Amino acid sequence: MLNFFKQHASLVFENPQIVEDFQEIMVSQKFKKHDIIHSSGSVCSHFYVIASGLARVFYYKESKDITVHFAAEEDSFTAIDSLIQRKKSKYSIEALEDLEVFSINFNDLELLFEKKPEYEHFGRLFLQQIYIDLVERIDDLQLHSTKERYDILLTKKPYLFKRVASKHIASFLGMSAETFSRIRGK
Amino acid sequence: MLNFFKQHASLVFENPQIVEDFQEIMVSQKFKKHDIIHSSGSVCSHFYVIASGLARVFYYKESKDITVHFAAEEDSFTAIDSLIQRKKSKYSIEALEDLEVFSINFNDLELLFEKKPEYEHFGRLFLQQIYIDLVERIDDLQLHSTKERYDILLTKKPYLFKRVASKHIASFLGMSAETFSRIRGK
DNA sequence: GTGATTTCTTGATAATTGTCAAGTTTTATT
DNA sequence: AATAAAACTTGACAATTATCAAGAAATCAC
Repeated sequence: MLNFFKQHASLVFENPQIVEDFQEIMVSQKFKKHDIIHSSGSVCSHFYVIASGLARVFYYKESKDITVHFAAEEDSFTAIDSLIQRKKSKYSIEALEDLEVFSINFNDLELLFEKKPEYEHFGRLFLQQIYIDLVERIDDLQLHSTKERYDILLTKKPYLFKRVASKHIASFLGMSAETFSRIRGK
Repeated sequence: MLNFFKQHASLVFENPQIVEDFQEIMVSQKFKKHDIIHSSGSVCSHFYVIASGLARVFYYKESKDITVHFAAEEDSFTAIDSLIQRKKSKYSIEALEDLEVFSINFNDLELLFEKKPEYEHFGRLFLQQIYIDLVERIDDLQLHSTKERYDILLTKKPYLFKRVASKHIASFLGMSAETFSRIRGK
């Protein structure tokens, strides 16, 4: 868990009090493989950090199942549209492996921010980081062939190719399962 | 300018002091059409809000000129990779019309945040908003045909089609200029 | 305003990728 | 371990989109 903070904000280590404050609003939870952690159409009020396991965020477009995010150890996930805009989410979230997570209720987080405004800094740094991640993802999608997209992801997150069903990676990369299979087979 | 704040955080109106503090670090600047506001390869340390005019953020991929962001009145722009990560940017920024902007030095902004940590809240809300914008953009790109992408943008930002050269919109939508032209001609 | 440059359009063709279908392999259940 | 279900692979074909090329239209510079 410490790694998660380390990843996103070195400030944590300058003040162990911060870790304590955050741990106070974090709840440890477990899910089984294939469990649905969040269902589309409902409001998601939690933010999750993974201790172990792997999850995906996805939605349906014209009955096709599209993965938009993978999260493994130390990564975070949530139904981001719902969490930020406080509306029903278009996304669902599924455990792809048995999962141990730390769950943070967004209201608790906002209360903490109100009580200790200096922690907003952490929230901002975190958002800056995931914003950059998203910018990269757009670049990857906007201008690369299927083969290039495959290779980029293989370089960035090789473990996905061992731990996740191909069809989910294919949809994440915006290509058909057949095209994915042909690329993999060289 | 007030509209920019209104767009991103209603909190501003609960406390006019905030506007004042921000205005203290904002500098008014003008650019001529075709001016390069920022060149790739250099570090960008400013964040811009447009009072009037239109700009684009772009980069070169294999000698092709790819637009990744348009900004018009009340919108903001910067070389986001550079600003957040403090490294040389891959992006350049061009004025597509005569431009009046408010420019904020990122260091000044961070100093303001240090002096008044409660303003981090504003930074976080702003990032949340542009994060959601980006999520939508990925959805638009990942799973829509050229025609659909054209229609989505036409609905969301019709003014671009009147004010911006087609080739820039085409690259922004991830399609060739010829395909763009054929879709437009119905 | 005239010529030069850039942008846009249109056609022909080629390349990429998706869809459908059938068979194979892998995984899950009992 | 046997069976059922799900996931993956492969081929044939179709659809989409890019590329190249050439001409038309629009914009820019003097």
